[in-house]
Amino acid sequence: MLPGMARKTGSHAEITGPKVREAALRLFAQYGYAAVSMRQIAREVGVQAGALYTYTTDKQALLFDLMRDHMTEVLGGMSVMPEGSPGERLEWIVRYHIGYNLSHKDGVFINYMELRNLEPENHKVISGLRRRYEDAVEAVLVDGQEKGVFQIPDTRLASMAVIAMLNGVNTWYREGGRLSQERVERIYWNMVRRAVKGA
Amino acid sequence: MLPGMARKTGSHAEITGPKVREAALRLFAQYGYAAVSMRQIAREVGVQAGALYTYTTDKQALLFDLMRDHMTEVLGGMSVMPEGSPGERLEWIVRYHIGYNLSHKDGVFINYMELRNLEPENHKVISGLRRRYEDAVEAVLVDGQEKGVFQIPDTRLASMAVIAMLNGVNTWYREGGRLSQERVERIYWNMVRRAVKGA
DNA sequence: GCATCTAATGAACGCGCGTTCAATTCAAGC
DNA sequence: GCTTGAATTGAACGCGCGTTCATTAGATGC
Repeated sequence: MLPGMARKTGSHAEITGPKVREAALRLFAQYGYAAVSMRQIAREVGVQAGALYTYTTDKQALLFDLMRDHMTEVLGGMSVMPEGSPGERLEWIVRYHIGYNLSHKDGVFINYMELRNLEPENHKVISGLRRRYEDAVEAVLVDGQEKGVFQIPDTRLASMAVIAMLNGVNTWYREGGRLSQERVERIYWNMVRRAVKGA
Repeated sequence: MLPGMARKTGSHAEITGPKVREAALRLFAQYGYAAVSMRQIAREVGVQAGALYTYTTDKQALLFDLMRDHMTEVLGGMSVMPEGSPGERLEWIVRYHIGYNLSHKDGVFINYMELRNLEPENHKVISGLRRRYEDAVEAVLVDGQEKGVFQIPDTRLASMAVIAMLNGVNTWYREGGRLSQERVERIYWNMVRRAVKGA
Protein backbone atom coordinates (compact mmCIF):
# COMPACT_ATOMS: atom_id res chain seq x y z
CA MET A 1 0.00 0.00 0.00
CA LEU A 2 1.23 3.42 -0.82
CA PRO A 3 1.99 5.80 2.02
CA GLY A 4 -0.76 8.19 2.95
CA MET A 5 -3.34 6.18 1.00
CA ALA A 6 -6.69 6.13 2.76
CA ARG A 7 -9.01 3.15 2.80
CA LYS A 8 -12.76 2.99 3.30
CA THR A 9 -12.61 0.41 6.04
CA GLY A 10 -11.21 0.95 9.48
CA SER A 11 -7.86 -0.63 8.81
CA HIS A 12 -4.75 -0.20 10.89
CA ALA A 13 -3.21 1.74 8.04
CA GLU A 14 -5.53 4.64 8.68
CA ILE A 15 -4.11 5.01 12.13
CA THR A 16 -0.56 3.81 11.84
CA GLY A 17 0.41 5.68 8.67
CA PRO A 18 0.13 9.18 10.12
CA LYS A 19 1.63 7.92 13.35
CA VAL A 20 4.76 6.88 11.51
CA ARG A 21 5.08 10.31 9.95
CA GLU A 22 4.52 12.06 13.25
CA ALA A 23 7.08 9.92 15.04
CA ALA A 24 9.63 10.38 12.27
CA LEU A 25 9.05 14.13 12.22
CA ARG A 26 9.57 14.42 15.94
CA LEU A 27 12.60 12.15 16.09
CA PHE A 28 14.30 13.57 13.01
CA ALA A 29 13.84 17.06 14.42
CA GLN A 30 15.20 16.11 17.81
CA TYR A 31 18.15 13.88 16.94
CA GLY A 32 18.72 14.35 13.24
CA TYR A 33 17.95 12.04 10.33
CA ALA A 34 21.27 10.22 10.40
CA ALA A 35 21.12 9.59 14.12
CA VAL A 36 17.59 8.14 14.15
CA SER A 37 17.06 4.47 13.30
CA MET A 38 14.02 2.86 11.78
CA ARG A 39 13.81 0.73 14.92
CA GLN A 40 13.58 3.88 17.03
CA ILE A 41 10.72 5.20 14.92
CA ALA A 42 8.99 1.83 15.10
CA ARG A 43 9.34 1.72 18.87
CA GLU A 44 7.76 5.16 19.12
CA VAL A 45 4.81 4.01 17.02
CA GLY A 46 4.52 0.73 18.84
CA VAL A 47 5.29 -1.70 16.03
CA GLN A 48 8.23 -3.72 14.78
CA ALA A 49 10.66 -2.11 12.36
CA GLY A 50 9.49 -4.22 9.44
CA ALA A 51 5.96 -2.80 9.70
CA LEU A 52 7.19 0.68 8.74
CA TYR A 53 7.75 -0.52 5.21
CA THR A 54 3.99 -0.77 4.73
CA TYR A 55 3.93 3.02 4.76
CA THR A 56 7.21 4.05 3.24
CA THR A 57 9.52 2.51 0.70
CA ASP A 58 12.56 3.37 2.77
CA LYS A 59 14.03 5.78 5.28
CA GLN A 60 15.03 8.30 2.65
CA ALA A 61 11.47 8.47 1.26
CA LEU A 62 10.19 9.11 4.77
CA LEU A 63 12.46 12.13 5.11
CA PHE A 64 11.71 13.38 1.62
CA ASP A 65 7.95 13.09 2.04
CA LEU A 66 8.07 15.04 5.27
CA MET A 67 10.15 17.79 3.71
CA ARG A 68 8.15 18.01 0.50
CA ASP A 69 4.82 18.11 2.28
CA HIS A 70 6.13 20.79 4.58
CA MET A 71 7.27 22.98 1.73
CA THR A 72 4.06 22.40 -0.18
CA GLU A 73 2.05 23.55 2.81
CA VAL A 74 4.27 26.60 3.28
CA LEU A 75 3.88 27.57 -0.35
CA GLY A 76 0.15 26.92 -0.24
CA GLY A 77 -0.22 29.30 2.66
CA MET A 78 1.92 31.86 0.89
CA SER A 79 -0.35 31.76 -2.15
CA VAL A 80 -3.32 33.11 -0.24
CA MET A 81 -1.49 36.36 0.60
CA PRO A 82 -4.03 39.18 0.33
CA GLU A 83 -3.57 41.93 -2.22
CA GLY A 84 -2.26 45.23 -0.97
CA SER A 85 0.62 47.64 -1.09
CA PRO A 86 4.18 46.23 -0.98
CA GLY A 87 4.40 47.32 2.65
CA GLU A 88 1.17 45.57 3.55
CA ARG A 89 2.21 42.43 1.75
CA LEU A 90 5.64 42.42 3.38
CA GLU A 91 4.03 42.76 6.78
CA TRP A 92 1.75 39.87 5.96
CA ILE A 93 4.76 37.75 4.98
CA VAL A 94 6.60 38.60 8.20
CA ARG A 95 3.61 37.59 10.30
CA TYR A 96 2.80 34.53 8.23
CA HIS A 97 6.38 33.34 8.33
CA ILE A 98 6.72 33.77 12.08
CA GLY A 99 3.31 32.26 12.76
CA TYR A 100 3.92 29.28 10.55
CA ASN A 101 7.40 28.67 11.93
CA LEU A 102 6.24 28.77 15.52
CA SER A 103 3.36 26.39 14.87
CA HIS A 104 5.40 23.93 12.81
CA LYS A 105 8.74 23.94 14.59
CA ASP A 106 9.71 20.37 13.81
CA GLY A 107 8.91 20.64 10.12
CA VAL A 108 10.76 23.90 9.80
CA PHE A 109 13.74 22.52 11.64
CA ILE A 110 13.98 19.45 9.46
CA ASN A 111 13.72 21.44 6.26
CA TYR A 112 16.51 23.60 7.58
CA MET A 113 18.87 20.93 8.76
CA GLU A 114 18.36 17.88 6.64
CA LEU A 115 18.80 19.16 3.11
CA ARG A 116 22.25 17.60 2.99
CA ASN A 117 20.84 14.18 3.82
CA LEU A 118 18.65 14.14 0.74
CA GLU A 119 19.72 12.10 -2.24
CA PRO A 120 20.55 14.31 -5.24
CA GLU A 121 17.20 13.97 -6.97
CA ASN A 122 15.24 14.70 -3.80
CA HIS A 123 17.60 17.53 -2.97
CA LYS A 124 16.79 19.18 -6.27
CA VAL A 125 13.06 19.00 -5.61
CA ILE A 126 13.23 20.52 -2.13
CA SER A 127 15.73 23.18 -3.18
CA GLY A 128 13.37 24.10 -5.98
CA LEU A 129 10.45 24.53 -3.59
CA ARG A 130 12.55 26.58 -1.23
CA ARG A 131 13.67 28.70 -4.13
CA ARG A 132 10.04 29.39 -4.98
CA TYR A 133 9.49 30.68 -1.48
CA GLU A 134 12.48 32.97 -1.70
CA ASP A 135 11.25 34.21 -5.05
CA ALA A 136 7.84 35.01 -3.62
CA VAL A 137 9.44 37.14 -0.93
CA GLU A 138 11.71 38.84 -3.41
CA ALA A 139 8.79 39.62 -5.72
CA VAL A 140 7.29 41.82 -3.01
CA LEU A 141 10.59 43.59 -2.46
CA VAL A 142 11.01 44.15 -6.18
CA ASP A 143 7.51 45.57 -6.43
CA GLY A 144 8.16 47.93 -3.54
CA GLN A 145 11.48 48.95 -5.02
CA GLU A 146 9.88 49.72 -8.39
CA LYS A 147 7.11 51.72 -6.74
CA GLY A 148 9.72 53.67 -4.82
CA VAL A 149 8.47 52.73 -1.36
CA PHE A 150 11.46 50.50 -0.55
CA GLN A 151 15.09 51.48 -0.87
CA ILE A 152 16.95 48.21 -1.34
CA PRO A 153 20.36 48.03 -3.03
CA ASP A 154 19.96 44.32 -3.80
CA THR A 155 16.57 42.64 -3.58
CA ARG A 156 17.99 39.12 -3.61
CA LEU A 157 20.29 39.78 -0.69
CA ALA A 158 17.51 41.57 1.15
CA SER A 159 15.15 38.61 0.66
CA MET A 160 17.70 36.21 2.07
CA ALA A 161 18.44 38.55 4.95
CA VAL A 162 14.77 38.91 5.87
CA ILE A 163 14.13 35.18 5.66
CA ALA A 164 17.20 34.38 7.75
CA MET A 165 16.20 36.93 10.34
CA LEU A 166 12.68 35.53 10.59
CA ASN A 167 13.89 31.94 10.75
CA GLY A 168 15.99 32.89 13.73
CA VAL A 169 12.87 33.27 15.82
CA ASN A 170 12.66 29.50 16.20
CA THR A 171 16.04 29.33 17.89
CA TRP A 172 15.05 31.42 20.87
CA TYR A 173 11.26 31.86 21.10
CA ARG A 174 9.60 29.87 23.87
CA GLU A 175 5.85 29.77 24.28
CA GLY A 176 4.80 31.35 27.53
CA GLY A 177 8.07 33.25 27.67
CA ARG A 178 8.78 36.91 28.06
CA LEU A 179 7.26 37.97 24.74
CA SER A 180 3.91 37.06 23.22
CA GLN A 181 3.79 35.95 19.61
CA GLU A 182 1.89 39.08 18.67
CA ARG A 183 4.57 41.24 20.21
CA VAL A 184 7.33 39.28 18.51
CA GLU A 185 5.59 39.68 15.16
CA ARG A 186 5.17 43.40 15.70
CA ILE A 187 8.80 43.95 16.67
CA TYR A 188 10.13 41.89 13.79
CA TRP A 189 7.87 43.71 11.38
CA ASN A 190 9.16 47.02 12.67
CA MET A 191 12.74 45.94 12.13
CA VAL A 192 12.02 44.61 8.65
CA ARG A 193 10.03 47.70 7.73
CA ARG A 194 12.87 49.98 8.72
CA ALA A 195 15.50 47.76 7.11
CA VAL A 196 13.91 47.99 3.67
CA LYS A 197 12.89 51.62 3.81
CA GLY A 198 15.13 54.61 3.33
CA ALA A 199 16.14 56.47 6.49
CA MET B 1 49.78 11.76 24.24
CA LEU B 2 47.24 14.46 24.59
CA PRO B 3 45.67 15.89 21.45
CA GLY B 4 47.16 19.08 20.15
CA MET B 5 50.27 18.62 22.32
CA ALA B 6 53.38 19.74 20.52
CA ARG B 7 56.71 17.99 20.79
CA LYS B 8 60.20 19.30 20.21
CA THR B 9 61.15 16.55 17.85
CA GLY B 10 59.74 16.03 14.39
CA SER B 11 57.29 13.30 15.29
CA HIS B 12 54.36 12.18 13.21
CA ALA B 13 52.05 13.61 15.81
CA GLU B 14 53.00 17.12 14.85
CA ILE B 15 51.73 16.50 11.36
CA THR B 16 48.94 14.01 11.84
CA GLY B 17 47.21 15.69 14.77
CA PRO B 18 46.12 18.82 12.89
CA LYS B 19 45.33 16.71 9.86
CA VAL B 20 42.80 14.74 11.87
CA ARG B 21 41.12 17.92 13.02
CA GLU B 22 41.03 19.35 9.52
CA ALA B 23 39.58 16.19 8.05
CA ALA B 24 36.98 15.93 10.80
CA LEU B 25 36.03 19.57 10.39
CA ARG B 26 35.53 19.19 6.67
CA LEU B 27 33.66 15.91 6.86
CA PHE B 28 31.44 16.90 9.80
CA ALA B 29 30.52 20.10 7.96
CA GLN B 30 29.74 18.29 4.73
CA TYR B 31 27.89 15.19 5.92
CA GLY B 32 27.09 15.85 9.57
CA TYR B 33 28.62 14.38 12.70
CA ALA B 34 26.29 11.41 12.93
CA ALA B 35 26.78 10.45 9.30
CA VAL B 36 30.59 10.52 9.37
CA SER B 37 32.50 7.49 10.65
CA MET B 38 35.89 7.38 12.29
CA ARG B 39 37.02 5.18 9.42
CA GLN B 40 36.04 7.89 6.94
CA ILE B 41 38.09 10.46 8.82
CA ALA B 42 41.02 8.05 9.01
CA ARG B 43 40.84 7.37 5.27
CA GLU B 44 40.92 11.11 4.59
CA VAL B 45 44.03 11.47 6.76
CA GLY B 46 45.67 8.38 5.32
CA VAL B 47 45.82 6.20 8.41
CA GLN B 48 43.88 3.35 9.96
CA ALA B 49 40.96 4.14 12.23
CA GLY B 50 42.78 3.02 15.34
CA ALA B 51 45.47 5.66 14.85
CA LEU B 52 42.94 8.46 15.41
CA TYR B 53 42.82 7.56 19.07
CA THR B 54 46.34 8.85 19.48
CA TYR B 55 44.90 12.34 19.01
CA THR B 56 41.44 12.17 20.47
CA THR B 57 39.86 10.16 23.22
CA ASP B 58 36.78 9.50 21.14
CA LYS B 59 34.55 10.83 18.38
CA GLN B 60 32.57 13.05 20.71
CA ALA B 61 35.73 14.76 21.99
CA LEU B 62 36.76 15.43 18.41
CA LEU B 63 33.49 17.26 17.75
CA PHE B 64 33.59 19.09 21.05
CA ASP B 65 37.18 20.27 20.58
CA LEU B 66 36.37 21.62 17.13
CA MET B 67 33.34 23.47 18.42
CA ARG B 68 34.99 24.84 21.53
CA ASP B 69 38.07 26.04 19.67
CA HIS B 70 35.86 27.70 17.10
CA MET B 71 33.87 29.58 19.70
CA THR B 72 37.01 30.54 21.58
CA GLU B 73 38.47 32.03 18.44
CA VAL B 74 35.25 33.88 17.66
CA LEU B 75 35.12 35.35 21.14
CA GLY B 76 38.81 36.22 21.02
CA GLY B 77 38.28 38.18 17.83
CA MET B 78 35.27 39.88 19.34
CA SER B 79 37.29 41.05 22.34
CA VAL B 80 39.54 43.23 20.20
CA MET B 81 36.60 45.37 19.02
CA PRO B 82 37.82 48.98 18.90
CA GLU B 83 36.26 51.60 21.11
CA GLY B 84 33.77 53.94 19.53
CA SER B 85 30.16 55.01 19.41
CA PRO B 86 27.46 52.31 19.55
CA GLY B 87 26.92 52.78 15.82
CA GLU B 88 30.60 52.36 15.06
CA ARG B 89 30.84 49.30 17.24
CA LEU B 90 27.74 47.76 15.71
CA GLU B 91 29.16 48.30 12.25
CA TRP B 92 32.38 46.66 13.36
CA ILE B 93 30.43 43.66 14.65
CA VAL B 94 28.50 43.33 11.40
CA ARG B 95 31.69 43.33 9.36
CA TYR B 96 33.59 41.11 11.76
CA HIS B 97 30.76 38.60 11.88
CA ILE B 98 30.38 38.41 8.13
CA GLY B 99 34.13 38.32 7.55
CA TYR B 100 34.69 35.61 10.11
CA ASN B 101 31.78 33.52 8.91
CA LEU B 102 32.89 33.65 5.30
CA SER B 103 36.47 32.67 6.15
CA HIS B 104 35.51 29.87 8.54
CA LYS B 105 32.48 28.36 6.85
CA ASP B 106 33.00 24.81 8.07
CA GLY B 107 33.53 25.80 11.68
CA VAL B 108 30.53 28.09 11.65
CA PHE B 109 28.39 25.44 10.05
CA ILE B 110 29.32 22.79 12.58
CA ASN B 111 28.69 25.09 15.53
CA TYR B 112 25.31 25.81 14.02
CA MET B 113 24.22 22.30 13.22
CA GLU B 114 25.85 19.97 15.68
CA LEU B 115 24.85 21.39 19.04
CA ARG B 116 22.30 18.62 19.42
CA ASN B 117 24.96 15.96 18.98
CA LEU B 118 26.90 17.16 21.99
CA GLU B 119 26.63 15.23 25.20
CA PRO B 120 24.92 17.26 27.94
CA GLU B 121 28.09 18.48 29.63
CA ASN B 122 29.68 19.55 26.35
CA HIS B 123 26.41 21.10 25.24
CA LYS B 124 26.43 23.31 28.29
CA VAL B 125 29.93 24.54 27.58
CA ILE B 126 29.28 25.45 23.96
CA SER B 127 25.90 27.00 24.73
CA GLY B 128 27.65 29.11 27.34
CA LEU B 129 30.21 30.36 24.86
CA ARG B 130 27.52 31.14 22.33
CA ARG B 131 25.59 32.98 24.97
CA ARG B 132 28.64 35.13 25.67
CA TYR B 133 28.73 36.10 22.01
CA GLU B 134 25.06 37.03 22.03
CA ASP B 135 25.62 39.04 25.18
CA ALA B 136 28.48 40.95 23.59
CA VAL B 137 26.22 41.95 20.70
CA GLU B 138 23.40 42.88 23.02
CA ALA B 139 25.73 45.03 25.14
CA VAL B 140 26.30 47.30 22.17
CA LEU B 141 22.58 47.54 21.47
CA VAL B 142 21.87 48.32 25.12
CA ASP B 143 24.53 51.02 25.10
CA GLY B 144 23.07 52.59 22.00
CA GLN B 145 19.59 52.38 23.42
CA GLU B 146 20.65 54.10 26.62
CA LYS B 147 22.46 56.81 24.68
CA GLY B 148 19.35 57.34 22.62
CA VAL B 149 20.93 56.58 19.26
CA PHE B 150 19.09 53.27 18.80
CA GLN B 151 15.35 52.75 19.09
CA ILE B 152 14.92 49.11 19.98
CA PRO B 153 11.83 47.79 21.76
CA ASP B 154 13.65 44.66 22.95
CA THR B 155 17.44 44.44 22.87
CA ARG B 156 17.53 40.67 23.33
CA LEU B 157 15.22 40.03 20.42
CA ALA B 158 17.11 42.53 18.31
CA SER B 159 20.44 40.84 19.09
CA MET B 160 19.09 37.48 18.03
CA ALA B 161 17.55 38.98 14.91
CA VAL B 162 20.80 40.64 13.87
CA ILE B 163 22.86 37.52 14.50
CA ALA B 164 20.42 35.33 12.59
CA MET B 165 20.39 37.76 9.68
CA LEU B 166 24.18 37.83 9.53
CA ASN B 167 24.49 34.07 9.83
CA GLY B 168 22.28 33.76 6.80
CA VAL B 169 25.03 35.08 4.60
CA ASN B 170 26.73 31.70 4.68
CA THR B 171 23.75 30.01 3.08
CA TRP B 172 23.90 31.93 -0.14
CA TYR B 173 27.21 33.83 -0.50
CA ARG B 174 29.58 32.36 -3.05
CA GLU B 175 33.07 33.70 -3.55
CA GLY B 176 33.50 35.17 -6.99
CA GLY B 177 29.74 35.58 -7.26
CA ARG B 178 27.65 38.59 -8.06
CA LEU B 179 28.55 40.54 -4.94
CA SER B 180 31.94 41.21 -3.40
CA GLN B 181 32.39 40.67 0.30
CA GLU B 182 32.89 44.39 0.83
CA ARG B 183 29.60 45.11 -0.91
CA VAL B 184 27.80 42.45 1.10
CA GLU B 185 29.16 43.88 4.33
CA ARG B 186 28.08 47.38 3.34
CA ILE B 187 24.56 46.33 2.40
CA TYR B 188 24.08 44.27 5.55
CA TRP B 189 25.37 47.11 7.66
CA ASN B 190 22.91 49.45 6.03
CA MET B 191 20.04 47.12 6.78
CA VAL B 192 21.13 46.60 10.37
CA ARG B 193 21.70 50.30 10.86
CA ARG B 194 18.23 51.15 9.68
CA ALA B 195 16.65 48.27 11.61
CA VAL B 196 17.94 49.53 14.95
CA LYS B 197 17.43 53.22 14.36
CA GLY B 198 14.18 55.10 14.54
CA ALA B 199 12.56 55.96 11.21
C1' DG C 1 74.21 0.07 16.61
C1' DC C 2 71.64 -0.65 20.39
C1' DA C 3 67.80 0.65 23.61
C1' DT C 4 63.84 3.30 24.02
C1' DC C 5 59.51 4.76 23.14
C1' DT C 6 55.78 6.53 20.41
C1' DA C 7 53.01 6.19 16.17
C1' DA C 8 50.58 3.20 13.61
C1' DT C 9 48.72 -1.16 12.21
C1' DG C 10 45.23 -4.53 11.63
C1' DA C 11 42.46 -7.77 13.64
C1' DA C 12 38.92 -8.28 16.73
C1' DC C 13 34.84 -7.16 19.88
C1' DG C 14 29.84 -6.65 20.33
C1' DC C 15 26.35 -4.10 18.51
C1' DG C 16 22.86 -1.87 15.83
C1' DC C 17 21.95 -0.56 11.22
C1' DG C 18 18.37 -0.67 6.86
C1' DT C 19 15.93 -3.83 4.64
C1' DT C 20 13.63 -8.32 3.26
C1' DC C 21 10.35 -11.94 3.62
C1' DA C 22 7.97 -16.18 4.92
C1' DA C 23 4.77 -16.90 8.37
C1' DT C 24 1.08 -15.34 11.23
C1' DT C 25 -2.69 -12.57 12.88
C1' DC C 26 -6.97 -10.58 12.42
C1' DA C 27 -10.75 -7.85 10.83
C1' DA C 28 -14.09 -7.54 6.83
C1' DG C 29 -17.35 -9.32 3.59
C1' DC C 30 -20.18 -12.82 2.39
C1' DG D 1 -17.94 -19.56 10.16
C1' DC D 2 -15.33 -19.50 6.20
C1' DT D 3 -12.54 -16.96 2.80
C1' DT D 4 -9.86 -13.28 1.63
C1' DG D 5 -6.25 -10.14 1.89
C1' DA D 6 -3.89 -6.61 4.14
C1' DA D 7 -1.23 -5.47 8.48
C1' DT D 8 2.22 -7.08 11.29
C1' DT D 9 5.60 -10.02 13.22
C1' DG D 10 10.11 -11.74 14.08
C1' DA D 11 14.00 -13.74 12.39
C1' DA D 12 17.52 -13.17 9.28
C1' DC D 13 20.88 -10.91 5.91
C1' DG D 14 25.29 -8.55 5.28
C1' DC D 15 27.45 -4.64 6.71
C1' DG D 16 29.70 -0.88 9.00
C1' DC D 17 29.91 1.22 13.40
C1' DG D 18 33.13 3.06 17.66
C1' DT D 19 36.56 1.43 20.21
C1' DT D 20 40.38 -1.64 22.08
C1' DC D 21 44.78 -3.74 22.06
C1' DA D 22 48.70 -6.83 21.21
C1' DT D 23 51.97 -6.26 17.83
C1' DT D 24 55.03 -3.97 14.59
C1' DA D 25 57.56 -0.14 12.55
C1' DG D 26 60.56 3.39 12.78
C1' DA D 27 62.70 7.45 14.38
C1' DT D 28 65.41 9.39 18.57
C1' DG D 29 68.93 9.69 21.91
C1' DC D 30 72.91 7.78 23.55
